[in-house]
Amino acid sequence: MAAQGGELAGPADLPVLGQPPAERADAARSRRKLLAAARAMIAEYGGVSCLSMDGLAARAGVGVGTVYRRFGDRGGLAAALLDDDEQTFQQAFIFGPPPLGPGAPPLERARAFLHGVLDQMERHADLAALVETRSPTARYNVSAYRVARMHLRQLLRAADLDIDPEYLVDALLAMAGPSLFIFQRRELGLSLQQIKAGVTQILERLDPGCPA
Amino acid sequence: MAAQGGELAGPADLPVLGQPPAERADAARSRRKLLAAARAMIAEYGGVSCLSMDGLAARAGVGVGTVYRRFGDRGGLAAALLDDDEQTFQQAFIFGPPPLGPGAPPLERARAFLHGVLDQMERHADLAALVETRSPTARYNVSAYRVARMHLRQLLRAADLDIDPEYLVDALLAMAGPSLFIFQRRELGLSLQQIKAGVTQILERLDPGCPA
DNA sequence: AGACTAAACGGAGAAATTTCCGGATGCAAC
DNA sequence: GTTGCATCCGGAAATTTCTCCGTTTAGTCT
Repeated sequence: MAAQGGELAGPADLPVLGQPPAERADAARSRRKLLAAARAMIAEYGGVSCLSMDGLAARAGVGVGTVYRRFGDRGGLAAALLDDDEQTFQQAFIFGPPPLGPGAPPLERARAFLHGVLDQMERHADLAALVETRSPTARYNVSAYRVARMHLRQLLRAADLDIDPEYLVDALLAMAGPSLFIFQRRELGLSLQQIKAGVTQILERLDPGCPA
Repeated sequence: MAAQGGELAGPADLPVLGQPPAERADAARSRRKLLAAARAMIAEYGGVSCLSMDGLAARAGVGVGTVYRRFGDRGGLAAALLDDDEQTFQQAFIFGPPPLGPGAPPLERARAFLHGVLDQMERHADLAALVETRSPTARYNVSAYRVARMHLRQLLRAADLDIDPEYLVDALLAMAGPSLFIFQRRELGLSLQQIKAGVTQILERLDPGCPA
């Protein structure tokens, strides 16, 4: 529900069985208007806290109901806004050059991946935090998290640690979660590098290949 | 601001310099009324989602303004409700018997401590999640987190791992955060034991003393 | 007791979120 | 083109969160 990725759908006249029947033209238009307006508002204000569903509707020139139909709620709006950048990142860790993409040893890729997630946070921590206001588990149900989870779990399996990847994957991603990131960055005063170094240290320690 | 721990203050006629000048009698009364009413509402409804500041005020027979004066916002109310149990837990890991209390080796205490945090989550995950609705970093500014953080960091220092305790402490606590816990428990279907086992595995792996 | 002061109280009301549904509109089938 | 229908739109209204400020009250000092 969070991200319907309208742009990626095939030609509208060739509906795929079992798929939602393609977005209607007027719906797509108001989606674009809304996302553009939202980005403009964030850019102008310089922050995410100015994003009210009310104000967004007014700014985009649509009714409030439309905003809610599109995004469900504030969290859904934030998730939709995040989608763009996420897709670039996803391309990078699936098809891009090593160490992020294929070619490097799994644990090295995992490290690069987590650093990548932290880079995402550096850019969009507030938006990511906004997603979590929907419900405690909203973060885990966004498609970006699902993809990230699957990818990292695969790497951990390949690394053949003696730790259950099924558990470890979420534990590692929790270290790169938005709220912790904001706390470390803005209240603890850590630099992005320091945070990355922390993750690296832990990851190295988990590798049975090089126990100090 | 979150937890003023009124019960613990000394005699009201002996104000301590530099401290907030002790809670007034009427304030204490309405605080008790509010906390009792809140607990009653949660118990009756069987969940935390029925807790509206409006409804609570009505139920406790005070004005809305009073609720906000006491707790600041929904998150503050949740933090206040959590305080009781936290204090029992704090007693246990500071003064209680090993392995939670003093006497066991530091890493063993750290493990017991994290298991204890998870036990807290098992009981109060929803309330803990509610705290986070205040702001992304609300969790980290609640006194319970501060105490937990200080304690665990001390243990990690004593354990003398080759990982910066300053970073590791928050990383470990992130694995026991409310939103991840709710996700693992209710959507992934993990048992409390499974989650504890995951934490144990990671902690063991971090110990340079016993590299597989 | 009487008066003074700082704190607490209450509830109206501003602001935001979210729901709801009658009406409009795109889209496909004929 | 027009018919049928699923979808979308709009904005009023219900709900909830939170603020503000005039009034009341507890605690203290004389």
